[in-house]
Parts: sequence; C-alpha cells; structure tokens
Amino acid sequence: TNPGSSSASSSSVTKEGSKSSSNSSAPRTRKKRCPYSKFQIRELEREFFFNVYINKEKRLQLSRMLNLTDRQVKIWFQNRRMKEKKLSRDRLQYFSGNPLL
Amino acid sequence: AVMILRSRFLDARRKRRNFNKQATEILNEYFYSHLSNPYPSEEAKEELAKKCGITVSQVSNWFGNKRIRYKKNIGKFQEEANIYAAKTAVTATN
DNA sequence: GCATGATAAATGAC
DNA sequence: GTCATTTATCATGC
Repeated sequence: TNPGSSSASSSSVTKEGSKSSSNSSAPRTRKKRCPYSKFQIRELEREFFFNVYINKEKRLQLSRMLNLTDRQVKIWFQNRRMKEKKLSRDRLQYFSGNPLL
Repeated sequence: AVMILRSRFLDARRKRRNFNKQATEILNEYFYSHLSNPYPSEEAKEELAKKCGITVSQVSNWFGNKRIRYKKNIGKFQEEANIYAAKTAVTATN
C-alpha cells in the first residue's frame, strides 16, 4: 500500500498527460490522493527544516530523488507551511487557555 | 515537563474524542438550515465554536466532513435532515 | 463493523 | 505566495 515508496517503480507517475486529443469535456479527473512513503516524507521534512521555502533548483532535485513531480513537491511545501502555522496556533491556544492543569 | 506537554498536544490531534451531543446538535442545526450553502463565514465559525465549546478548526473540520459525507450519501442523512429542517425552519427562512 | 474527528494530497480562488 | 476547500486515508470510539 505504499505507492511511491522506495521501490519506485517507475511505472508511473503518469501525469495526466496525455494527449490533447482527449475530448474537450474531460472533467479533469482530479488526481487521486496518494499518501507519500516514509522515505519521501523524511526527505521532504529534512529539506523543510533547513528552509521553509524551497527554490526551483532544489525542488527539481528533490522531485527526481523522490520520484515525485515538481508540482507535488511545490504543493507539499505549501501544505507543510500551512501545517506549521496551524501547529503554532494550536500551541498558543493550548498554553494560553489552559492553566497547565 | 516541557517535553511532556509538547507530546501531549502533538498526539492529541489524532486522539479523537467525539463532541458532546449538544455541540453536535448546534452544528447540525446550522448545517441543515443552510443546506443550500453550508459554508459558514469566519464570524459564524467563531460563534459556533464558542457555543459548542470547540475550536474554530474543529468547526471547519466538522463542516468539511459533513459536506462531503452528506453529498456522498444524501439518502443516509435524509432522516436527520428532516428532523433538523423542521426544528430550525424559522431561522432558515430569515 | 461502521461512525466520526483529524490529517494528508490536491485543487482553485485570489 | 496564502488559504479555504475537496477528497481519501488514518486513527480512534463504541
């Protein structure tokens, strides 16, 4: 159940690609959400630790290493920044609202 | 001590606890009385959060889950939809 | 065994 | 870029 994981098969990452020939009314199949492997997460987190904003160069490098698309890495960093912000809010609320019981 | 507290809210996220019945009532009342547009504004979320005794994020989570699960199986929610629709018909009409 | 709340990918508005 | 959201998945409650 681990899609991209280490073994990386290659197969696919089939991007939506595809021929434009496909009919015009394609309801643009939304890419199915596929959870990333432990390895992928570890590497993404490692890079995030060093810089919250990743530049294009490192992004391409990371995407190749993890067998992800550039867009996936970019979006992962966006979501990760939002997560960090939310964690900060939760911590604040936790410590301010509760007298440490 | 700090570590203990830190680990507490870190794993407290997925240590799920159901909302109390009153909170669920309030959320459902809002949802079914705004069924045509079940997207509460930020102010409405804050008010709901206060009334329910939960956080704004939890309100957002609840509406997100409710919208998609309702959409996926409207029939399953028909019964409770009728209940809350009748209960809050007045507020819905505005 | 599903119901339910929270989180993780993915999209789109702005 | 942020950010609310959709969707599937996860983890728990009961």
